[in-house]
Amino acid sequence: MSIQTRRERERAERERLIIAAARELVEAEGWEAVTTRRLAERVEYSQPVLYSHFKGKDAIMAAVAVEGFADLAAELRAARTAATDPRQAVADVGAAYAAFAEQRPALYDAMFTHTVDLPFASPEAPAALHAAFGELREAVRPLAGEDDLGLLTETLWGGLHGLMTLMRGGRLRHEGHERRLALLLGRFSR
Amino acid sequence: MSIQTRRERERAERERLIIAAARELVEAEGWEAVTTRRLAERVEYSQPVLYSHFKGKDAIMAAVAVEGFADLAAELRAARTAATDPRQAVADVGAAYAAFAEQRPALYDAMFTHTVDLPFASPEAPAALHAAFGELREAVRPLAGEDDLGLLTETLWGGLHGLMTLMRGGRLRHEGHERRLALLLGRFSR
DNA sequence: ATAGGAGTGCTAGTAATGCTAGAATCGCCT
DNA sequence: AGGCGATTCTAGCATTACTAGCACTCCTAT
Repeated sequence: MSIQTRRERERAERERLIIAAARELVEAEGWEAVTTRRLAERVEYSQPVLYSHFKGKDAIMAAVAVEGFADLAAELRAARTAATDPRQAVADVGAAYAAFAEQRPALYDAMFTHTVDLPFASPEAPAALHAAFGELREAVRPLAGEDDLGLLTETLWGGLHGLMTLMRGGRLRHEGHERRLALLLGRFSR
Repeated sequence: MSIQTRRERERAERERLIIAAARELVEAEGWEAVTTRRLAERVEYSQPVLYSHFKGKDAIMAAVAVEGFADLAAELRAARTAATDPRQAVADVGAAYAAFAEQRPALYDAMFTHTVDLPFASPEAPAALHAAFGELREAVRPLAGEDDLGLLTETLWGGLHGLMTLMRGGRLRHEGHERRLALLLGRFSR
């Protein structure tokens, strides 16, 4: 019994090690650098071990993404609770979201761009995801007026996401980024 | 001389054939189905022929994307010129953009998501791209007020792009799509 | 007409990918 | 100590984008 639990503990630890290694690798060099071979080498196990923990590469990306959601939720929360008035809160949370996307592009892609086998728009979605969305929603709430809060939050989210991904993909110049952000947030603050 | 021109003509025709085949394939089965082998088989040439026309797969995607921009520009133009008042024009152009993204998802991805070796946010960008953006800009112009027209257009574009990509990636439910679109366009119509 | 030659396209192969079957090894219990 | 089960590794598969170098074709010049 005790041996069993020890093994489970070691196994869980190794799983965390794999996720951590994947995250380090991807944040340093992007997703195309995260191959099963390189990842296996990093954790000092052979490739098949990865498949005893995860169904495939997509599942590893999903696990990394979930960690990302937790980080994002924390950063959004910090921005929201630090703000004094509602308008400032939306602006700060929006800016925090943008900063996250800019500073952790590969992580952001796993969370919001890549097709990854995670439930998203449903109650089964990871708690961290709901937490992150919740932060955005609470920031929007005071300014929603008679609009549906959930839909309005999703719309703002879409705006932020679009601006960041277009910029990262080279479709928008970095120049003007702050002003676009201000325009978007301004439209959601009256 | 005449032989030379005939060869050039044949060559250009074959290039168009490759692009058309790539587009058919991708619209039917998505980008992961567009492999150099399958594409070569479709055009009834060997793989190396593809590389005598294009630097690599990315360049083929770029060529397909350029065709997509032309299509998008045409559809946006039709929506804009059919509308009677400015508010309706923005709403219709926005809806046309969303419809394009929804009906040609793979094409849309090549244009706006995949990293592809094309100049985007610069004068060297393909004319079709400028045309498409121009349609959006002309729709926004009457409602820009004292905001910078270019930046405001980019911001609306970001909003549309974000909503569509989040929905396509499973991050947003299809349910509520129309209302989110209305919320976004509403915020840009006053 | 025919030999030569330029250029065009194909065959065959490389390195790398995600993933897996089956062998080998390790560690626990009797 | 011996043997059994679970665990991990070696080796390989099929597929990817891309390329080197041969072979053929078709035009040109004698």
